[in-house]
Amino acid sequence: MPELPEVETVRRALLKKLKGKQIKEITILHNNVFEKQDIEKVKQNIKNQTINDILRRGKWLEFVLDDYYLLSHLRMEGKYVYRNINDPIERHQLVLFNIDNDISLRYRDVRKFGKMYLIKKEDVGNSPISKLGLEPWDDNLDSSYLKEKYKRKNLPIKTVLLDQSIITGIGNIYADEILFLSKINPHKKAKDLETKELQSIIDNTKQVLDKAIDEKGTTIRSYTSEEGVKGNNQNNLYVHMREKEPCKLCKEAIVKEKIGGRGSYYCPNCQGH
DNA sequence: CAGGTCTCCTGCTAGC
DNA sequence: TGCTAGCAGGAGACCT
Repeated sequence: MPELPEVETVRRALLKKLKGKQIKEITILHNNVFEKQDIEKVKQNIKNQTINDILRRGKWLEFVLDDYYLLSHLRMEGKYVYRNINDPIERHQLVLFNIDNDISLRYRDVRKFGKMYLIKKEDVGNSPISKLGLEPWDDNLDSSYLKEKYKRKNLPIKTVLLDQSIITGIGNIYADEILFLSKINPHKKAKDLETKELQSIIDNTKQVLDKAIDEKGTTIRSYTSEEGVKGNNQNNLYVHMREKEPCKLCKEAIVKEKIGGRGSYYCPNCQGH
């Protein structure tokens, strides 16, 4: 499940291959990817647009075209692969991009959860990325920002860390890791966190995500940044997917519980009960 | 506004 | 061993 570090790794790989190239044509095999949009218009509007840059906002990829942004969210299983133009369409390939009449860039998504939006540059204020909160490295992300955002949040901090409108890019894996390093119990209500705990969350968010980017992402089930390329960060996980295994710091067994509907892992000793 | 529940989708797996 | 019901999960829609 791609979170910020995985999306960043994908972004860098795509940019290397596609920067400056032109989308000649798009084939949309599953309309739901472009939900709430006029498919015929998308096909027309994307024609002959150049990929000038590829940016990232939270877990969103942002292809900077001439007149449009193509926003792409991979959700659980989305990935991009390269084929030759006339290669047969394979199972789970939902969108095909003809790049320079040379490369067939294909969006593959087993669960069909991923979304794309082709939006005019001036309409970015009404797009999904306009609702995102701060990037983890944003100078405005400090304990007073979190205090303000959390003050009416009566939900477990585990749940609130996944709220993309506050800090963007954190998903289920890294939320567990951030709370472990911060020595905060995932059940603790966000509004009850003290200033130094908020600061710890900020510091550890940056540390965990930086490390994961260095490692080119965490491959647990299916994530690959490019076809056949796995990440290495799964070896650095302290708690996520380590149920009943000994805590790397205190040897206590790691616990798994459902919090806010998400599988959550923590050390009951290091992070309290 | 805050928060709970449902939905999407398919591969995987626990349990019989 | 083989089958199937149910789970997993990011984020938006909808409801209270």
